[in-house]
Amino acid sequence: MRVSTKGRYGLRAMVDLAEHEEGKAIPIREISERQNISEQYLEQLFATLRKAELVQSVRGAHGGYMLNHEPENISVADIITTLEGPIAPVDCVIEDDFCNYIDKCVIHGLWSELADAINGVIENMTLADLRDRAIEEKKNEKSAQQKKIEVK
Amino acid sequence: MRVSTKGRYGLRAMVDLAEHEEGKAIPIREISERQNISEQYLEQLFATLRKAELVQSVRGAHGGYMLNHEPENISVADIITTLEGPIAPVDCVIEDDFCNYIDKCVIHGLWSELADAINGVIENMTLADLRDRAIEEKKNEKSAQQKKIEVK
DNA sequence: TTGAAAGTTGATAATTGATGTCAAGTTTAT
DNA sequence: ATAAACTTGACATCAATTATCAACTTTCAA
Repeated sequence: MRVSTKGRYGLRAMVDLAEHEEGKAIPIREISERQNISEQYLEQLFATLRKAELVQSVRGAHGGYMLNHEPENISVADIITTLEGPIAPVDCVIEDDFCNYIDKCVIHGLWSELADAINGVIENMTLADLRDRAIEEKKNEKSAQQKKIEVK
Repeated sequence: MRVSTKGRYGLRAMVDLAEHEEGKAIPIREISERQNISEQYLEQLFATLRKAELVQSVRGAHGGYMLNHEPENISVADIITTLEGPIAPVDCVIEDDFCNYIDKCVIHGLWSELADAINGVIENMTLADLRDRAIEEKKNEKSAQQKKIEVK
C-alpha cells in the first residue's frame, strides 16, 4: 500500500520543474542534482511523462524538459496515475469484469470507498499548490537561518 | 498503490471465518476451498494473524482457527496493518526521522493527507459490517435464483 | 490401553515474477 | 563537436507463491 518510487520521484521532479522553469527547458541533470535522483531513472520517468503530454522535451544542447500545461492544470493524480497506472487498491475497482470470488461484492464496496477517498485527495491538489508550498518552505528556512546568524 | 494479496486474501479469509465460525474452529482447508486460495499461503497469513492475537488456533483433528474477538471489535485496519504493515503511502509518514530531500515537507503534507484519508476508511469498517454484507449478498442471490425458477 | 494413522498448525526454504536501478550506446540540435 | 534527449538491455532486489518438513492432537482399531 505504498506509492512506488516512480510516483514519488516523478512528483518531486515535476514540482522541481514547476519551481524552476521560466519559459526555458530544464535539463535532467539539474533536477537530478537538486533532487538527488539518478539521471537514468529520471530519464525513464520523463519518457513516460512526455508520452502522456504532461511535459515537453527540447532536444540538443540547452535542451531539457518543460511543463506542457499550467501548473494549476496538472493535478497530482495526473502525474501519479501516468507513472503508476490507475490508483486503486485492487484491480476489480478498475476493470469492469467481475471478481471471480464468492464474496466479491462484500469487499468490493470497501475497496471502492477506499479508491474514492484516495482519488479525492490527489485529484484536488495541483502542481501549483505544491510549488507554492515549496517556495514558502524555502522562505521560512532562509528566515530561520537569518535568525541563527543574528543570534550569533 | 495496491493492497497486496496478503491484505486482500487475509481479509477475505477473516470474513469467511466470521461468517462460518459458530463457536467451533474452522480448518484452513475449508476456507481454502471456499475462497480459492492455496492452503499453504493461508497458513502463512493465519500464522501472522495468530501472533497478532486476532485469531485463535485449535490443534489436532477437528482443529482450525476461530476469531479471538467479536467481529464488531475487529476493524479492517487491524487485519490489513497486521498483514501488510502500517498503511501509509510513503515511509516518512510513519517514521519520525525526516526525509533527507530538499522538498521533504512540500510533498510530506500531501502524503499525510492521503494516509489520513485511507485510514479513515479502513478504521471505520469492521469485520461485522463485512460479514453482514456477505450474508445479505447471499440472500439476494438465493432470491434471484428463486425468481428464475419461478419464472420457469 | 496403546500405538499407529490422519489431520492440523508451525516454521523455513525454494521458486517465480515484478519492480527498481544502473549502464552504454544512439540520435538530434546548437 | 558538444550537450542534451532518447533507446535498449542487463542486473539486483523485493514481493508473492509454492513446497517441504517438523511438531502436535485427536481418533480409532487391535
